[in-house]
Amino acid sequence: MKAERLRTIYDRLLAQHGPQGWWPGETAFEVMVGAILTQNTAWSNVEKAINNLKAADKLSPQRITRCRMATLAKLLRPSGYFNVKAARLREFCHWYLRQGGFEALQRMPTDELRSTLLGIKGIGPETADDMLLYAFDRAVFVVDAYTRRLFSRLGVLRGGEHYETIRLSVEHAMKAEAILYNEYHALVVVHAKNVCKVKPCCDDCYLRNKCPSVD
DNA sequence: ACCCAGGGTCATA
DNA sequence: TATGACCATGGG
Repeated sequence: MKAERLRTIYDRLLAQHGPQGWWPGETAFEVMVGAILTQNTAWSNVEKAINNLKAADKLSPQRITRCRMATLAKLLRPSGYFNVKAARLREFCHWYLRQGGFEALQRMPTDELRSTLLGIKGIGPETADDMLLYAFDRAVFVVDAYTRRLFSRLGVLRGGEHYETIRLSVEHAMKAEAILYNEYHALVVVHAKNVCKVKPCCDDCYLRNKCPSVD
């Protein structure tokens, strides 16, 4: 994977969409909650669930661990998979408090923090990396379905590579530009919503709002 | 009426 | 290692 190619794609995405300033969320804890709730779910639905938590004054690890499962599930309802996510959120909050809160976690080295996050049931590689990058400000490149699709269509990936393979490959190629991982992932996601999803037709196709061969 | 969305777990071969 | 079932709402 070539650094220059990755950089070129980044530059064009930035030129087209502008700086995104992710993650949407007022606190680090809210970012982490969002990362769990957005698993295979549209962000608009996650916002509703987070608003429910705020309105019920439950958006804190203490409140969530003390909340009944049925109550929590009801608040999470708009984000889908509400029973699963209620359990995952509680599990995460127990761990968070047990570790001594954000300040204590922020002192951990990235590799250690990553493996302990992955040890929590319901937190897989993408959710962990969302948290590391956007809540803990660590230099981690987040791989999601959009990243795979875009990079595959642009020929940067062949398709079928494993999560870690892609992440380490990008991180190795763009090691000197770790500061860009934050904007890069945000741009890939935002781009995916505005782009032609029909089929790859040219090198530029998936870096434009409209596909010239389809439109 | 379908399709999919900023995934992850678990059972099975 | 690698598929497949399952979880579930809301918008296009």
